[in-house]
Amino acid sequence: MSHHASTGSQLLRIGDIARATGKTVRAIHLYEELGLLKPASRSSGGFRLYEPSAVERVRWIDLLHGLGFSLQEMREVLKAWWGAGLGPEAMDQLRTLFKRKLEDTREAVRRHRQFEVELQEGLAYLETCRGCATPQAPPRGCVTCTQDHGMEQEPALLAGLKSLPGPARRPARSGFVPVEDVE
Amino acid sequence: MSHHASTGSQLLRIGDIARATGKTVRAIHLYEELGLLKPASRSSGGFRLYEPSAVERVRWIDLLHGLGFSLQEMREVLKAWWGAGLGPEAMDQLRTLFKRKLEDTREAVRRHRQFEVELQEGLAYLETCRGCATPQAPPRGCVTCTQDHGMEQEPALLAGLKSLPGPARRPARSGFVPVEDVE
DNA sequence: CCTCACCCTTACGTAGACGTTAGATTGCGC
DNA sequence: GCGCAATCTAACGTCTACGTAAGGGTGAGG
Repeated sequence: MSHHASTGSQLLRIGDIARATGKTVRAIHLYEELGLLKPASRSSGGFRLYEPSAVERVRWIDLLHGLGFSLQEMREVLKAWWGAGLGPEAMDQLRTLFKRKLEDTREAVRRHRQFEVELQEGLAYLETCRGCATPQAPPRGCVTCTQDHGMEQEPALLAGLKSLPGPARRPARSGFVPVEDVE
Repeated sequence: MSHHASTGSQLLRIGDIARATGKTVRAIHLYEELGLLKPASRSSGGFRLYEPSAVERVRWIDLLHGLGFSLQEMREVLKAWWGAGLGPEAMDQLRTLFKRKLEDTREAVRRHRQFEVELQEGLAYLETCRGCATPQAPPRGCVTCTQDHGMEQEPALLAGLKSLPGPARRPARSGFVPVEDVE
């Protein structure tokens, strides 16, 4: 229980940060290159030494990154926070940024919810396909029974699948090829 | 009214598809390279000629793309649809794919809604900053008055901003530099 | 026949967020 | 003082969804 986690002062080395956050060393290097993170100091040999709060920082980066912020945008946030004299001007910039992101986020939620609906419809449609392969119907599959799935119209997600290229240059597994493909 | 839209047969040229879908010619080329789209034929000179349904196809691609599908994933969808003998097996693959995407989507919605909340909290916090720059308080800005914003705890979005690097090597606009930065 | 917009292929460029060597140090247990 | 993991810097590789020439055919109106 003595040989790990950079035993010593309370300063952490880059590997500790990496383990604590799930990020790679390279990623943390990158964050530093972009000005998102800076080691509190360096060891005499040049090793980066971070205070524990750096872990928080990286988690913050991860949070924002997972939510559509680019690293550049995070730079903007930091610039807004520390720039402009730390005054009300900076706060205004942040508010603007946040409001913009709030719009983006709401839009994203709308789109994803819509997508959720589409997916459910698609799945419902595919459920009705189960019966298509019963002995009563020829095993040609679901493609041929598109008119009577008991749904008024095809889900948007399946609408693009009709009349298709198929896997490039795959003659349709029946052995013959449509004339215009022969050449 | 006679000299546009590739007058002639009902086959469309690539530019028509592009105009009809808002995509660029290059993009459509790419979709073909990836096996997502194939011209019905070629003109004697080599021009791609599409049937009108290709427009539907491209719109479908656009829809899925706008919702987190990568072009590769669309390939998988097409492969699942046309591969596996077009039978129930293919439908199973599609169902699996859709279910996975449904999970992803729901997760995305959760995360974005959470983010929405965070942003709102962040904005609320920043609102309380307005008063920080009044003549009663020194114009040092909001950073120094972090303890009394009337909120129990800081919004997560602002939690990563404390104890920071600041814009790389920018001495803090007052003309002097902290000792450890002088070197 | 001419022209000029449209199209062809080939191939390199871009941006974001790292991954991946590679060669050279450092640091800590033993 | 050895050894080996951890770190260093520098720089090129990767994946995605195209953008952007470069250099040269095509085709339909005039």
